[in-house]
Amino acid sequence: MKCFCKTNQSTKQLSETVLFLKAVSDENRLKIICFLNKGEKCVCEIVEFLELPQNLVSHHLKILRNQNILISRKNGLNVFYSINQKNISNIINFFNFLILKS
Amino acid sequence: MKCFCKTNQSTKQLSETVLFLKAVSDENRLKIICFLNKGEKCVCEIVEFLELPQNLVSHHLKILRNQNILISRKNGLNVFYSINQKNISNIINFFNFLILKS
DNA sequence: ATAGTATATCAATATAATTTGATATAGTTG
DNA sequence: CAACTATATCAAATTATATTGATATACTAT
Repeated sequence: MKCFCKTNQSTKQLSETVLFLKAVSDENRLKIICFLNKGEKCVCEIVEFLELPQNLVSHHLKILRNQNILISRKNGLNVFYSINQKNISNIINFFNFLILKS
Repeated sequence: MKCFCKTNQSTKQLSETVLFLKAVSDENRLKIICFLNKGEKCVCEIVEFLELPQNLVSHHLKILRNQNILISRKNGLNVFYSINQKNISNIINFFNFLILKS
């Protein structure tokens, strides 16, 4: 593995990696990822699943969207979220590894 | 991927996964992992590499040790830390993926 | 034994993240 | 257009995490 040394480039990579990992290292956001792994859902369904206030769910979705983990699609009043399949299989494999570990 | 539903077992798995991800989603701790990827190092070498106070480094090492990401070995006054190779290749692959993404 | 070195722990502070409450925006329906 | 619904945003409060400063522990050497 490349080492995060003290060059400008790797410093940037390091902070991007941290942002990505922080995005997935939250209980509610992991639940969202798992829920969406079943397929696209609209925000109201995610709210119902998590049993959390709508504005809080919206906040967590934004963090996952910012990290390109989720993509969103608007249809009338509803916004549908789904897992960004581009490159996401690695993340899924990693989670599988984590889950199997315990 | 298995979904973190509302059973007791998967709730436990979820919080364990979160603890693991929180452990690696920190800039200084990622630097430690990368540094140790070159091989076993003693605490004083890690302190020198990170340019952080010794007690802070000790704190970060403890978090990584608690998650079985690192193992430690005492030799006289020194404590040597290294990556726990058991299962760790998955983590390395994941980090490689993250680094390549950007 | 005494002094010195490396590492760990503890309490206090600073900083960052999550959550809550209130409100705004955008689309829909009558 | 007025009322309604779904989602997003913003500021404030709460909670978690990182950092600092002081000190303890464990080992070594004189």
